Amino acid sequence: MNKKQLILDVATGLFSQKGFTETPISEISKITGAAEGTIFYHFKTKEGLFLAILEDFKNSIVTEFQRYIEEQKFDSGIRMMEDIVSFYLYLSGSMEDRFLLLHRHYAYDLSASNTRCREYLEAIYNCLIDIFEKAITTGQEDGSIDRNVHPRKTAMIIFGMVDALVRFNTFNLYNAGALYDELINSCRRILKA
Amino acid sequence: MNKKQLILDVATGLFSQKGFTETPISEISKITGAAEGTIFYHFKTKEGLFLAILEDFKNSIVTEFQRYIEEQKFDSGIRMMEDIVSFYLYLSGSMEDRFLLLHRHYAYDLSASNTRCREYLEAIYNCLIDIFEKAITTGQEDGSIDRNVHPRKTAMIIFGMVDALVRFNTFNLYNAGALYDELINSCRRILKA
DNA sequence: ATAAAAACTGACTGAGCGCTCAGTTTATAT
DNA sequence: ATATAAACTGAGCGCTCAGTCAGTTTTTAT
Repeated sequence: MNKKQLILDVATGLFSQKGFTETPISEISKITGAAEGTIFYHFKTKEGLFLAILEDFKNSIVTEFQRYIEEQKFDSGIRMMEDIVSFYLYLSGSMEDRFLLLHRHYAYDLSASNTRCREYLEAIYNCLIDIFEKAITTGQEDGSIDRNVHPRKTAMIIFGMVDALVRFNTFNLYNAGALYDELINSCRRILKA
Repeated sequence: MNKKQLILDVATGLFSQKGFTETPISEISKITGAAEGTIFYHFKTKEGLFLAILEDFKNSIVTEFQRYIEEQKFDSGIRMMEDIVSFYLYLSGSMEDRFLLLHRHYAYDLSASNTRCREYLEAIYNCLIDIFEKAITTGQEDGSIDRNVHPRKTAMIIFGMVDALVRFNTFNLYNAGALYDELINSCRRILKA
């Protein structure tokens, strides 16, 4: 059993559920069974621990989407978009706490003063939006998506729309699952040739 | 000069910009010139101060939108929707820090254990989504909006889409102003009869 | 002018925090 | 078996924080 990894996993859960500032190292120590000193031995500072988590998440996101794109076969750009929306919703469920972490403000506040943090965030968002954009350009080539929409900008709009649903869910304000059909429908309408 | 109001204003700015936990009472005290004891005299606890801010925000939002709806004249449901989207973007600019506060997680975390907090949040979101929904039903009556879209659900989708733009802005990830045209366009496409 | 109430003050408290470090245990190499 | 390095420990340090309280100043009412 790798103690460093255990600390990372537990910290991910706590930072996501309670927030970074609201999670004391002592709690991570208690749950993992590792002494507080051990946590600082592996990750220098609390901020360093956070960055390690964010780096892991960035790598996971990039890897997951690359594999998905390589394995999947799409018969049209519009179908690709629908599949990617579904995959994003699926991922946000299977990596729920890390998406929650991404939706909290700490990372953005930190990125103002920490270059590494900013790089990770940009890598994550670029990866996500690139894929939405790729679906649009593909669709514009095969004729399944309107050529008048701006690929990058519309990719951002749709990404924002999908991500808002994920946020609704984590905020427990609404059951976003009930909005799935409406989401796909809106997507089609925005893009249809 | 009302010291209680001054404390409220300064705290709003600090909680928005830095976050609730990251803002010590001592800083509010220093900036306002009020002693720390004075802050606790007016607002019992730090959490109480936060709730007072949220209550004010709820009242502002409700008042602003009511006045807007009453004063404005719309020649169709679809135009009403476009106007409301614009107004929402305008409001999020003129009440920037309070929208930032709404986008931070503290309020949602607190609402899990504090009924008043939860009520304020629900009031805010219901107010916002109700107005988007009203535009849709109006449009469906006058024929400017497709009758097949589900009013409430689509209102939530569009609200999420618009709010995502505001979030892009505050996160400084992208200049959301450049997305305005694309946003209105997407809106029209989702709703067009 | 006087009394009562409301507003305000800041030194103080006790708890909790991130982090250090001198020392111990465990793993690895020869 | 021995030496070296890596992993781990937890008591303790210095500091910050939310909240208190006994006392002072200001406002309001009569």
